Amino acid sequence: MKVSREQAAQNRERVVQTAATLFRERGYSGIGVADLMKGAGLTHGGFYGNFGSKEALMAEAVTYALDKALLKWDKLVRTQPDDPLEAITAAYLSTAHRDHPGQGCVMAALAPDVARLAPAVRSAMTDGVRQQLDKLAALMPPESADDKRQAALVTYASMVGALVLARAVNDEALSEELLGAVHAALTGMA
Amino acid sequence: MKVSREQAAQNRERVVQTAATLFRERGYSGIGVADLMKGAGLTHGGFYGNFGSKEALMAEAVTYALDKALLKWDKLVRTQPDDPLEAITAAYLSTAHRDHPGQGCVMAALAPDVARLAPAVRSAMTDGVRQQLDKLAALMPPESADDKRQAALVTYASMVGALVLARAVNDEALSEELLGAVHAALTGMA
DNA sequence: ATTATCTATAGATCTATAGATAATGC
DNA sequence: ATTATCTATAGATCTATAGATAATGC
Repeated sequence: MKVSREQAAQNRERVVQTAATLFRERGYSGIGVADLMKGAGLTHGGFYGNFGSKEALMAEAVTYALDKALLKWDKLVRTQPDDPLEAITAAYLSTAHRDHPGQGCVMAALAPDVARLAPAVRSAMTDGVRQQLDKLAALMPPESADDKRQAALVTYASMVGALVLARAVNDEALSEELLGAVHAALTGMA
Repeated sequence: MKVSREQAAQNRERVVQTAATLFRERGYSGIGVADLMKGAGLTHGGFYGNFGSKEALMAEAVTYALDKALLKWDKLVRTQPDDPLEAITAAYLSTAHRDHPGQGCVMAALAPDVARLAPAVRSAMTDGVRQQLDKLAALMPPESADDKRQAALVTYASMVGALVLARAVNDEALSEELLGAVHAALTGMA
């Protein structure tokens, strides 16, 4: 039953990783502690030895997913160095991203849930928003340096809004229209 | 125990109205049938005489809230006929709206939940998105008529995204920065 | 000896249903 | 007689805890 200290650390990491996926797929209240542990190949009894509460796990899962997202953005930028902003917006506003919330943007999948949760979770989310805004601002065209921040805020909001709506809507054409319109608008900005 | 036919219809309406508020405040999985009925002053046993399921009530609540939102937009337009778009964006991106999700935009409060629910709910949401997009497009400056639709899509996405993020974030300054930046950008578009 | 994980369970809450009750509406 | 609402409950699931088990690490 007991495992090595190293194995235990891996198990804990796997719970966070599983939670990051399942929370995004089903929402905070849509998945229980027992199923989260099962998803990581463990029984639910061990949960409270590793996490203080379900909300504490949520905070870690949010941070985990945001860190991964930043790494992915860096990778996209390196892949398309001549137009890094286009690389990010194209990936973000793709149907592939829309159809795989479990691996996608935490804000688009969980922001309304986070808004109702405790400060620890909201702070994790706030840190992520700040980091992504900084990253976006750095990629903005340098014409009016003061407006980089402004441009990043508007870009980010429109990306998140388009994805959120594209997922909720029942009509494929309308869904793609939302993604495409924002993509075109952001491309036109540069 | 029994009430008049008219009273019963009023009770049913009150359940839908209560649900529209409580779902937006707590999320679809964050409030149960018993509490929804209690909120309308009834006991939970009577629920399934009026609604086929919790999801069926959600579909009606979404439609109810969207109809109310459209009426509110019309009112805002009449209040400020010289710049109707500004009237809508200012109200939508206000801290008052941010702080009262129970009476606010359904998309911003429930879109991720709706994305996970049955077609009936998603269709109700889709209809609402379509109607609000049409209303926005009609208010766009007439310079390039073909681009009204495009402008409406981008405007709507950025509004929803800004509100969603402003609510999730733990920092008042950042929250207002998000609302303000999008408001400024949309004002600048005209 | 320590401890990571397990089984088992408490106590609350969830959706949904069954059947009783009592006022309406024919 | 019909029916809107009530009480009561089934059966599942939820978060959290207690104590047993068995392998690790001193």
